[in-house]
Amino acid sequence: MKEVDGNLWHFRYPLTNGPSEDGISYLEVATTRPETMMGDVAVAVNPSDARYQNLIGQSLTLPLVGRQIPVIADEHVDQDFGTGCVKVTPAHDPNDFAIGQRHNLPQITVMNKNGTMNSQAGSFDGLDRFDARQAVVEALDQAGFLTKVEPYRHSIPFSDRGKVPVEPLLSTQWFVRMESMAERCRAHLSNDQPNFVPERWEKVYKDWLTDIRDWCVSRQLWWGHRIPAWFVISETNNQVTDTTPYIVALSEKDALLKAREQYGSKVEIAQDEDVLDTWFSSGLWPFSTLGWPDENNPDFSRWYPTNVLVTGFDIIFFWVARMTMMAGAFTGQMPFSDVYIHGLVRDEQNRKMSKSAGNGIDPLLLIDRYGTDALRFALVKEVVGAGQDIRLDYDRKTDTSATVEAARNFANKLWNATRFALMNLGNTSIQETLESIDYSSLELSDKWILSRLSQVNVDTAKRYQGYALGEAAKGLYEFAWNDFCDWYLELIKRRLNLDETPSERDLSDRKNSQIVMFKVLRDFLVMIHPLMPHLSEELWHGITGFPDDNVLALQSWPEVNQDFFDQELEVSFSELFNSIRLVRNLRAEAGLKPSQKAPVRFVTTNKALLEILKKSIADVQVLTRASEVEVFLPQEIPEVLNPKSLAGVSGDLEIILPIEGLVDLNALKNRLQKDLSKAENEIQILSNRLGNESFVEKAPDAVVLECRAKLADAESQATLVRQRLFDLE
RNA sequence: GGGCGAUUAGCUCAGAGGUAGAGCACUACCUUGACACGGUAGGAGUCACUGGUUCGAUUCCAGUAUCGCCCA
Repeated sequence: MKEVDGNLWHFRYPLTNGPSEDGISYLEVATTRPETMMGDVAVAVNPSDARYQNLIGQSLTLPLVGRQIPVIADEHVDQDFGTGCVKVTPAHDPNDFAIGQRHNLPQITVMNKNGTMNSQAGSFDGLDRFDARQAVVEALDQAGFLTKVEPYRHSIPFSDRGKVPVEPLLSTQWFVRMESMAERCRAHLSNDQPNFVPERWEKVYKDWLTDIRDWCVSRQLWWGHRIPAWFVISETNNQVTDTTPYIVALSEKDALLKAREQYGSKVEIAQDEDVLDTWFSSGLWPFSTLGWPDENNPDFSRWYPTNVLVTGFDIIFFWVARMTMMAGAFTGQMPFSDVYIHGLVRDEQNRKMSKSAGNGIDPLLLIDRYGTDALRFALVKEVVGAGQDIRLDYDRKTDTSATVEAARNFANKLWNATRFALMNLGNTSIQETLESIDYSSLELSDKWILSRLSQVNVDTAKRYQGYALGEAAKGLYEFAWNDFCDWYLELIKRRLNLDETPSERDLSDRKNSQIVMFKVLRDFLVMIHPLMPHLSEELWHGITGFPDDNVLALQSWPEVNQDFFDQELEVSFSELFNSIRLVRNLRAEAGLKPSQKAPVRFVTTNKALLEILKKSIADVQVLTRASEVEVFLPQEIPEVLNPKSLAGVSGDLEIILPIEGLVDLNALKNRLQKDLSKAENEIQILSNRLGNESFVEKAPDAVVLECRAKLADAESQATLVRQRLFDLE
């Protein structure tokens, strides 16, 4: 379709029997294509249009042609458009064709296939359609039938290739009757076959099947499957006409045999020139690729019906429905159990990429710059739920994409993490990683990462199965970068780098960390393999040392050891990490250089936190660059705290860095003041909520309890901070 | 005209009935023995608008606006 500037020409069509009772002697019609008027067979008005009630059924005389045409009433006429009278040309307009069908009107073709007028056009015979338009307007004008010309902008069908307006023309086409096939699909759909992901697309599919129309499968192209119909042309003077009988058969030979049976031994036959619509052949794809119609073909028996079709929403009825209808008709089954509708990748301005708009983003440019796995991972990570479109950010001047770059950085991170592992694995073998983990001898951090690994394993498997690909990608990304690289690898560096005379215990502890690191990395690579196939394959071979013919792609999903789950430990570790962050934050605010060591003291009444801190002193020392780490219950603090120490409070955890002289007291006060107002603000909000009787009454107990616990935390924090501030004065 | 989707940090987008999250970008510090395609810390949002349901709405419901897509 294309918008063009045209005209709307208004003509008078006179009543054959002279003026009506109310003095009307003609009807006025408007058209953008005057040259079609020679094909007019009626004028239609809306049945409820008061202006023309008396005229329905009357006869008009078609100007220039002289044909008598009726005034008919049709619901589809818009009485507010133009004069409310529509000239009806069934042979040259799809809407008029439909009106013609409803009213049983003749179809008069006034053009040839080359766009010139034919003999039905009378004196305009032989004129090009656009010249005829001018000539018809002039003739009507001279005869006094033209009443008005107004400029009119409208959209008309345009040929993509020929760049000219497309002319609707009657022709004989082959159709496939759809109702029974659609009915079968609707029946399967009521049993959720196929199952659409996301579910909302089922409606699009169902609506199409419900309001089904017969399918025109004729295409006037020189390539494709020829329609298997042969005309018996010897019956009609060796020409194909509307009355030529035809034979449908599998081959020309069969057709000829059949024709001879019916029409005698001297028949001449000719195959229809048209080819089948490509979607007709595509509809056969799910089973024709598996050996059908030989249903004993091993591929067919093994793989049909298939499990999932992955496709875009824009071809749900072009293709998906065609496949289900064909499969239903030919195999009696739906061809796949699930239909996963993915989103479209849009360009940086959220436009659908298309050849005609020329706004495609060349994946090869991105692959050259960032790598195949980076592009693949970037796209999958952007997938939200299912079927949401993805906007790929892209700078056309530099051929760069921040999203794909971030994925490339992740790939680089994995590469380097694996490099680190390879440098530190010693002689650890895959047998050890999979079989010889002595869980009881592991450190807490080992147990923590194994618990995280198990959780990620379960989550990722579930997400893959539910087509939640984006979530799977994000979960794996966070696990690898945050849990494994940022925390676990940092935690085990201390255990991997032993001094010159390590003890037995040190050595076996190092072995444990190597085994756990190997196990986690190996399982992770298996899990991310579908999303980063090349990189994971390479890294997996690197750490396992397996030969090239043993591929990661064929490994089974890593097993989950139920003993590894430890929810309490995960909670403890997140508190531990928060404590470490708080120390780092204090150090940063005090302006301590990373190289400057400082003692750290933790004081808390939180038993679990106290426990984990005590057990992790060596780790905390490394991660906070502490000269020494001590952990106390409040009553255990050995001496009075130097008020000029650096101190911070979070919940009921107090962190003290006794480093007199190095600290800006004003900065410290400001910080504490900020903490205090934050805590007070929280106390305000929480006590307001708890003061609301209906909240306490109606909210779930767990929520109320949580609220009280938070309030208690905030209050103890406020108390501690006030004390600190008091000490400073 | 009918249907569907979107509106949350500067950008691209998650999220869940109980005090807002990520990546990129930004600020400061750090060339520390895997990684500067990096590390640590930090700043940043009236969750489009208006009503309703609820003890409580950014989240659920209805409507409005804007943008986009499909079908006629």
